[in-house]
Amino acid sequence: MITAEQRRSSTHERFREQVRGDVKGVALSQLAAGGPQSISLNAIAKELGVSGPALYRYYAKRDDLLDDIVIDAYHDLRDAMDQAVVATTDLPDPAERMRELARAYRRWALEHPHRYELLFKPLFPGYDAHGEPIAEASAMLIGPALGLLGDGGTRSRLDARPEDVDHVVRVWSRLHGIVSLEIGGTYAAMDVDADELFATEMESVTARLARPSTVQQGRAVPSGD
Amino acid sequence: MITAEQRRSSTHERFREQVRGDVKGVALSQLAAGGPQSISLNAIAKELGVSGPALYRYYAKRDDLLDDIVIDAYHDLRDAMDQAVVATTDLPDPAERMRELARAYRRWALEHPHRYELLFKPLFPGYDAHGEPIAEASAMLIGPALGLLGDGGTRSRLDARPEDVDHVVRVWSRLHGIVSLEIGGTYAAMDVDADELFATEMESVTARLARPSTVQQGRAVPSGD
DNA sequence: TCCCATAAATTAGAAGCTCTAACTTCGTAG
DNA sequence: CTACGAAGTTAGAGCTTCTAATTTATGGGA
Repeated sequence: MITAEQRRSSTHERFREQVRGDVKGVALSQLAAGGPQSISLNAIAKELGVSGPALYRYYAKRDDLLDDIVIDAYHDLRDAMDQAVVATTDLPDPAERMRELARAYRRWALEHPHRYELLFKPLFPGYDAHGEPIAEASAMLIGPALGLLGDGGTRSRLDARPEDVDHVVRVWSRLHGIVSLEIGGTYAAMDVDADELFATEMESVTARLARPSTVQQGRAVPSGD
Repeated sequence: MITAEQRRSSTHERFREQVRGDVKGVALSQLAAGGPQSISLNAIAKELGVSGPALYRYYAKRDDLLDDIVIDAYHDLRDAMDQAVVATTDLPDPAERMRELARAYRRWALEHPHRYELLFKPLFPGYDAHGEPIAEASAMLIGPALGLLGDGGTRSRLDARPEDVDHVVRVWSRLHGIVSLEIGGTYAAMDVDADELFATEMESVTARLARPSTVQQGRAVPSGD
């Protein structure tokens, strides 16, 4: 008899996790090749050498696999942002740190365009319905930026200052608009220099970030940009 | 024998166009109900009382129907923007006209969220490949804004000033970022006032639009925001 | 070592989809 | 009135997701 206690974190569960990883690996290559439409459990099974419904032991529905891929993408982007945060701890200028964070965000999106687009899709069917996962995902993405604005750790990101949240959301909106159009090929089609547009826009949106030495706690100036 | 000459704009062709309209109507309701995934030629046929492959006389592939829907959406959004342009001819302030244009854009997107998202999708499979349709669509969407900045008709939108194109693309990027996140439910999930955020952002991005009386030809100041 | 419960994988198959092919129906031009 | 061409029909191939029943493999307890 194998108890649930033993199943968790045993070789069994590790094996299952490994299979799920393989499935997601093939799914990601399908995603990159032909978009989310072309992710097929059947084709993945054939690719992995197993046959058909075997994968339904690991994902009850195809959408569960897609959800897993979306969650992974969120964590991956978040990791890239966290790395940018720790890599810039020496920089004294919070505006420059914010810009570096934005660059990391854009870099990840351009490296994984299909996954980035997937991040803003799954709300399709009932786009006004499920607010909790969206709130969770949003909090995840603005977390690093809030950490940059906050007073260095004493304040949790969950109860950030409303003006900081507002400011970060504005930065994010602008960032997302640029990255989204860039991935879509709009800039390329119009001969717009995406690098330059991104640089000047991010300069503008972070310009008035007060330096910690000038203003207490390094908080942002709430109004304007 | 029916010549191609006669087929065009005869009752035949008009009937075909009417059927295509019915098909698209059902497709749009399916789109609103369950996203583009759930648009099915089979189900549409059943809904229209005809059976199965009959619709393949009107759309060779399912993707052709989707393309048609995307094109319609582009024209529809463009129409909404054009209406905003003509409705504000009396306003002397180009900044306020631009803001009204942005409001029309946002209004359309919020009224047709699924169609708006569809506008930025179809580039998925080979997102670096087909640049012509993207260029065409982009030119279509920034046309009204370029008309607002241009010297009142003597200059065609096709050879607009590079600084005007740059400025409009920046406005569009910001607009799209906000609208896209709003449709995705991000603002709602984070208790951010979308109306206010949109208003202040559009104020900021159009603030430095020179008035025609102050600067010749009402051109925009290229730098800054 | 043997047994047997449990997990994993298999095949069969239902229901749905896109899309092709062949056949029938019907309106209309000549 | 004929006969051509367009529109719609059924049949069916091939793909998909996902369920059900069955077999195979594995590993802990006696």
